[in-house]
Amino acid sequence: MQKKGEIMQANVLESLAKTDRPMTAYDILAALKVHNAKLAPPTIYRALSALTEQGKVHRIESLNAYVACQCDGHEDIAVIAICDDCGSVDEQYLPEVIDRLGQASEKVGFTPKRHVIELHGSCASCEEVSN
Amino acid sequence: MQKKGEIMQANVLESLAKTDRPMTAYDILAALKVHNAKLAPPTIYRALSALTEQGKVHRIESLNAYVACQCDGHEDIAVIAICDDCGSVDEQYLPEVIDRLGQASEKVGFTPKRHVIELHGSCASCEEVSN
DNA sequence: TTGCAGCGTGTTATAAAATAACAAACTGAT
DNA sequence: ATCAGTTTGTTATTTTATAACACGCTGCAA
Repeated sequence: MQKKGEIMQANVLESLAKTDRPMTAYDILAALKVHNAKLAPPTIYRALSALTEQGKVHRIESLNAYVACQCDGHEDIAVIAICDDCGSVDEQYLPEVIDRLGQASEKVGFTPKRHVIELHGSCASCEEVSN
Repeated sequence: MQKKGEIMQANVLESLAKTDRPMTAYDILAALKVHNAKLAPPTIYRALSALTEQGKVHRIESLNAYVACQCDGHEDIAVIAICDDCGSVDEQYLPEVIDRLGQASEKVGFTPKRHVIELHGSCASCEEVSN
């Protein structure tokens, strides 16, 4: 049987996975409160940090929001592309970019441990519309 | 004579420039309140957005904090390296990295307009200490 | 089977970050 | 001198996140 903690994590992940739009912790809270009126913020944040550590969820720092990992969770560093028009989010994995960042860091003696790479702009379909 | 708005911006920038550590809006507020007890958050946030638009201040999304631009303000995209041990922040300008991100974006039809690139880790001196 | 350790959750409260909305004061131009 | 435009002040509120501790379940060991 599933452990209790994993149930909450599964519920949170399911909420996030229903959309490619980022959700804030409070969006998720509202969604899950429908089935559990007593749910409170710490529970959501606890599930989110566990999921983030597992690589199943990405936190988008520039939106204070979260998205499910499109690849079902892995260890690589994601480049996040956020469409500011429609709100959709896309992941890319660009090892050469990470390598270059690593090289440049090394030159100045910096040792990177966590990468936050978020691009804001327009996705293909929104850019099309505006032309 | 200076315009009024510019005075507030200069005060905020001066606070930030005194350190290479990031300051939150409320840190700046506290610092400036010493000389002006009535100062309130909106005034600080207004100055910060003006300074950010001018490129004189960078917002660090992953810390909800701000640093003065080390190069005294320009238009290029900064890569920010944050030492999680001592809190110091360093900027780098890496056009090849930005180019690569641009190329990869183009491939998926994404048009980037704002880049958030923040590396967390250890700076040279902190890394040394831990060895 | 009882008791207890460990863990996840519930609950309350609060902290921290940001903004909305409108009033008041200043600036510069006419 | 007045008025339009802009900056700042002020109050209140919203949004995001966490601290602190109580409660209750689960599984193991005595």
